[in-house]
Amino acid sequence: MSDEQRQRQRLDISRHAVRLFAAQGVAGTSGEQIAQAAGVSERTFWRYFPHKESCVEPLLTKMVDAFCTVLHAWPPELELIDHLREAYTPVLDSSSDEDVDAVLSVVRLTHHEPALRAAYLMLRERAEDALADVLGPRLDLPADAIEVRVQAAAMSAVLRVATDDVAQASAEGVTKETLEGHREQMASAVSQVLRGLSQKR
Amino acid sequence: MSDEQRQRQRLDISRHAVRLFAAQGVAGTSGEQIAQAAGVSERTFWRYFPHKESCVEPLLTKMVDAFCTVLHAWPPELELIDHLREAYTPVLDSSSDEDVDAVLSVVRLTHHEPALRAAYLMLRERAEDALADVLGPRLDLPADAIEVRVQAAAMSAVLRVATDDVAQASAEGVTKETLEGHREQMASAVSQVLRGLSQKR
DNA sequence: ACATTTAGTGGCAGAGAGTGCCAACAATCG
DNA sequence: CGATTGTTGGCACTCTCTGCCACTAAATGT
Repeated sequence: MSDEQRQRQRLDISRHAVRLFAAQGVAGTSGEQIAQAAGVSERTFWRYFPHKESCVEPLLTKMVDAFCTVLHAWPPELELIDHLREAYTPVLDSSSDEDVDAVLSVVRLTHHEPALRAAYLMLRERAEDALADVLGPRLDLPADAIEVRVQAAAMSAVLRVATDDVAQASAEGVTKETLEGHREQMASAVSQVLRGLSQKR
Repeated sequence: MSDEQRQRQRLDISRHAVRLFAAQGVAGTSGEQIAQAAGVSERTFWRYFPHKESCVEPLLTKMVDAFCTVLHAWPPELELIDHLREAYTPVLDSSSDEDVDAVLSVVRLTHHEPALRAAYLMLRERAEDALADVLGPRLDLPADAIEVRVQAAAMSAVLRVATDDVAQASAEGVTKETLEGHREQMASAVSQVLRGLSQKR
């Protein structure tokens, strides 16, 4: 089976799992239930996901990847805040509303479900490497230099806070304003720490 | 049983667990083994620790608490970097060498043991609140203001990178220089992001 | 067209994680 | 001393997750 097919399958199961998690909690949802909802055997389910909580991974990864794509397209001459304002909206528009809802609901879930929070934090830490790949060249340093890793970590952390904030704000349905608020939240949070960065250059 | 006694018991079990984790890996260490090593029944062990990975919590918490104590004693007139240089060394000296070793070995372990990494990240996120309590007054803002949370998150993230770095560096035994390097690593990392902070004031 | 390899799937059994329940035991208090 | 309260350990049980194998289907060779 192709890698791409496998990813699609995982994403599909992920959507079912998240819906069940939101409805009954993580502890109240068994692997068997998720498998049944997704239409695969329990054995196959456990092959796709090593732990129950990692069911949220595909959906969240999709969000993180989208952001990383925008980030990679950041032209050198532009301020990051301006680039985000310009390039981030179309990305959000292009993904399906259901998935945006699902992602935000997962982020909200993580505040009451420690296991999901842990999975979320692990995922974000993996995303730091991608961030370092972008920031490294900007600082004329290798991506694994300590200064780069520090900047990437700081930026990732403020993005997490901004994301938590907007997820909380969008508890009652997602509006266009909420998402624009998200973009601005991120932009301003980033600019807050990037003062250190611009001085460093 | 007093709360303090319970904490001591947890810490004791924690030390045994960490030793076993380092020797055989997390997956290779059963709850029964830890319980036996610590001299309690398996049932009691599971009462003290809801998950196997949370065994690392007491030791790590001790480290985080020590840092938070130093942070709370940060006088308003001093730069943070100077305060750390001045007040952090005695704290490290006062804790037992075994525990310092154990903590560093846990941090190193987290790089190969995802479950421990997740526990570690969760712990650090809890510590962000303590950080916000210190930073809030400095910015003349409530501790739950978004700007404060952003700063706390950024600072916590850079401290994590610095800690990972020193843990890696101290793989072959801990020297006095390693620890001083740690303090300087932290100080410089913090000052790197705090430029944003000082401009904000 | 047919045999063979290859890869994914599901079922089953089992180890280990973690919980509920109860009996035993110790400490505390009247 | 008896009653109460809180901690412990043992037992049985559920659920998570894995190893193993048989089954199916697609791809490949001849």
